[in-house]
Amino acid sequence: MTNEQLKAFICVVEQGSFRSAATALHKTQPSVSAAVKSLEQHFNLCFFDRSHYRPQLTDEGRAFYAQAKKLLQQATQLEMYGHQLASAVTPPLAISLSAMCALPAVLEKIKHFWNQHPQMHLQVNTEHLSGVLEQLKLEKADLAIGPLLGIDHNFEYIEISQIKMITVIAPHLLDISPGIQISQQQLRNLPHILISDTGSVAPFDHVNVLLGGQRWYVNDYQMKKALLISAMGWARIPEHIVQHQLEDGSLLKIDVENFNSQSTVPMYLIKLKNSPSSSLAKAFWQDMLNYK
Amino acid sequence: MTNEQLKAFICVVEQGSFRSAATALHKTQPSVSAAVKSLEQHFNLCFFDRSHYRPQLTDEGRAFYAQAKKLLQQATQLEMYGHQLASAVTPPLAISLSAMCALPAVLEKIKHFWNQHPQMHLQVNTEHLSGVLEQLKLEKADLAIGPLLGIDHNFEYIEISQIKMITVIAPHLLDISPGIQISQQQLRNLPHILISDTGSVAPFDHVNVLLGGQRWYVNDYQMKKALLISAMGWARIPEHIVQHQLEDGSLLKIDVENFNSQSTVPMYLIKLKNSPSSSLAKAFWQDMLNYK
DNA sequence: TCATTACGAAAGCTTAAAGCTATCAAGTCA
DNA sequence: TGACTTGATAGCTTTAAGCTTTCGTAATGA
Repeated sequence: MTNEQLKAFICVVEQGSFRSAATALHKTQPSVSAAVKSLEQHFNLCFFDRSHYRPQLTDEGRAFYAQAKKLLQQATQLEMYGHQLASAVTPPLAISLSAMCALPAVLEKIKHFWNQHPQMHLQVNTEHLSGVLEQLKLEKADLAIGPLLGIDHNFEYIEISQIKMITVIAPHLLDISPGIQISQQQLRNLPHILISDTGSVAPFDHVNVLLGGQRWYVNDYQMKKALLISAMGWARIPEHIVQHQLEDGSLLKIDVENFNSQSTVPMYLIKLKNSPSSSLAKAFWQDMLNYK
Repeated sequence: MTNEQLKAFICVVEQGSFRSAATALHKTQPSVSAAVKSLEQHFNLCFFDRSHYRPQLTDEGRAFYAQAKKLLQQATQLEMYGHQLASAVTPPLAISLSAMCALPAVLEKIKHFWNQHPQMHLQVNTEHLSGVLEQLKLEKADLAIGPLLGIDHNFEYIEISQIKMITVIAPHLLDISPGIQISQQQLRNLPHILISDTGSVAPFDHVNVLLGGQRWYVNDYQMKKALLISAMGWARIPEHIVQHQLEDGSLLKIDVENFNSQSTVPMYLIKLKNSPSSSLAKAFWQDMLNYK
């Protein structure tokens, strides 16, 4: 079973005929036929019902196709990755950053490391909630920076910073006296603006939310902030993002009953325990230990 | 880039030398050398530092190895899958079953379908929480049966049954008058016995739990039941599993304040929306629609 | 209905590359 | 130092992947 054979098989499935698959692959029809046939013989299976004019996928063929397609996608990804490794002088340091942490205190540490490794290729991917650690588990990132959300025994971490989360709202949306707690009831009719989880499998859609109540989802903190300023709802947000708005009065800090309205969340540098790190990743880890 | 070349590269990394890799692969040393070299030339990269006696992985080599290894693992899985397809007469119907649903009412429906397709190969995988849908997303299962936990717009579902969840405890653990609500405080000192999520990425570790309080994790409902009967804690559990124990008095149904102590959870047959189903999966779906 | 077009299988040939043997220089270790 | 191991190289053999051509058959269309 070679990837070329799989490619031929997949192309026939998607094109619907051997001939068009051949032209798509810049090959001739007999070689495509041979490739598929050798696959079929290898497994002693029949992927197509050839009794009709056009080949028709059998159940086995359909089942095999779904898996083969995924394998080939991964193969092309590896191909790209290899070329990317070659174009960069040294393999990049891939960091999965919780969007929450995109603040000076954290970026300063990355900059500090960069100063010591000026030739380094940095690749920062911002993710939300479970997406942060998912990048680590999928080995798409060497290190992650974020809160300990969804952590388990496979991870190792060190605290590197703290972030103050507060709950805010546009001041004219509610009749508020400063310093007075807001009841959940008062917020029920206003949308709670949440960040969509970028994790693919089991998103954390229920941390720090109120039961009942309308929920709106956005993709990043900029959009969250924009909706808040436009008085479309209320939300928890890192304080540093809305600092200006708090000062000029366009947003107001509130305290909601039975809700984690304000908290200081520690941020961690996280890595997989049993994964061999690149020398850059090791150096970054060490640097964070010392810098602290 | 062929899988054979990757296999050679990976084997050299793991064996630590070209020669031992060659014997492991039942090839000669020059052909392994050639395979690795052609990989390196393909990407214009250097995977090994050959200036020493033993080849030493470069940073690029290490980075590439991690990804290549995963690709090959998937390739061998596809290989196995193909042979499995061949050994079974027809591709199996793979169902991801929430362990919660392993009860007569649900199994009866599967049996009903089996009676109509006596030659069918069934492959049932019981999972917990996010693991149920993860199997669907990874295309390891054609259909899933479980509650709507972690559902999103990519899924399609039909209700097929209902399950009564209750909260129970060994009677002598608490001083209880029947019919009286238990305060959370009374349970704080007793472990809450939970099922571990089988999902790999972002487990649902916080549905129907009390804040604070000790938590124990088990892998299946049999173990949960065993711990309950041994008076090691309290838990939510499907009623049908502990029916006997409720009758003979070895377990007692309780009602906890501000906790979802008792509820009827609907169970659904779930599939991915945009995934081409096998004819068996389609038939099962139709059967469930009609049977209902 | 019959010519036209499109499709897939089979046979025979060409060629690229995957693999082997043999050999050599360099490194390791007693 | 000498026995041994390791990886690279050269030259040869063999495998299989690909091409061209041909043929029978199914769909299309005037």
